[in-house]
Amino acid sequence: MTQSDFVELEKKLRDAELRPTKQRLALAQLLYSQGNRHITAERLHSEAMEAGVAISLATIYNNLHQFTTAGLLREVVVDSSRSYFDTNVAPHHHFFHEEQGTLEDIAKSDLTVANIPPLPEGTEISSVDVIVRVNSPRR
Amino acid sequence: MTQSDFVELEKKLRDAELRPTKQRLALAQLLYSQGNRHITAERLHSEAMEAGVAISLATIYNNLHQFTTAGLLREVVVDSSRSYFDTNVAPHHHFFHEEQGTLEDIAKSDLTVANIPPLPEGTEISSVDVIVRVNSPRR
DNA sequence: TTCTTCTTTAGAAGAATTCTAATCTATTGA
DNA sequence: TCAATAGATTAGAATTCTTCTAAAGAAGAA
Ligand SMILES: [Mn+2]
Ligand SMILES: [Mn+2]
Ligand SMILES: [Zn+2]
Ligand SMILES: [Zn+2]
Repeated sequence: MTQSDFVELEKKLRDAELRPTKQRLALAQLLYSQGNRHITAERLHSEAMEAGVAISLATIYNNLHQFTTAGLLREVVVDSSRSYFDTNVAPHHHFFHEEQGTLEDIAKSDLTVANIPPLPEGTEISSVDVIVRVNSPRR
Repeated sequence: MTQSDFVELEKKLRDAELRPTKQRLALAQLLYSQGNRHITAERLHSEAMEAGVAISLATIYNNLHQFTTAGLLREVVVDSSRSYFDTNVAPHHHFFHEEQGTLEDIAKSDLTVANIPPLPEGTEISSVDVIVRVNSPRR
């Protein structure tokens, strides 16, 4: 991590009113210095271990939620058995590889959702999530 | 339950090669004799209890999965903390009321999904799921 | 019937996530 | 610079949802 990366990540945390602790900076680096990512808590924990940063799983969860609340992450619900966190917080959609359990972005502008019927009385849209589930056919 | 309902549900189970046991018939009745439903395991268990049918939770889960495998139900993933099962197995989409945790169908023909980008190499579509998350704004 | 296969079940086990409460660290401001 | 304070981290326990185990029961075949 270069000095300027560090400063940038630190600013990102401060702007979100999160103290730039050693653990948060390590997580921010894993999350934000290699393009958009879709990651589970367990996986992020493993990566932190591999990177030589000891962080408890509780801290991983605490921070994933705090980052999400701060708008630095969003949660993508695709699998009922585990949570995925997405570093791309702009509205967009996903391909989900059912066998591998991996996500791939679909830009909002690349896919059209039209003719949403009238919303249930008294409600407003929070988000529109499209998941295109794909698999590799055994041929 | 009338005699003809019973016969109909029994046929539904037999056609799926599932023995029409007391428990399965009770579940089938709860699931299929009141229009399309979206229900969790716990809720179905409660309803069975209320209806005076003693069924273990293991049996509820066993059957929800067997029904799903047989194409009598489908699972809808909207909430990472619990699984919803849908009696409407035709392709369609959903409104999800975030506060109440309830689902409402959107007919496939009512909503347009277009311009899905080229699929990742070597994959084919398994399903396209649209979830319109709504909430009741505090005003 | 009788045999076989499937089903149900209580309770244990598993997996993901959250909680508790003690310890530690970053920030603040005298 | 250095308390004082608010916030953060952590180990391990607890919780919740779900699955597994293995024994007992019920359904279908002949
Ligand atoms: Mn869970
Ligand atoms: Mn499941
Ligand atoms: Zn994404
Ligand atoms: Zn539905």
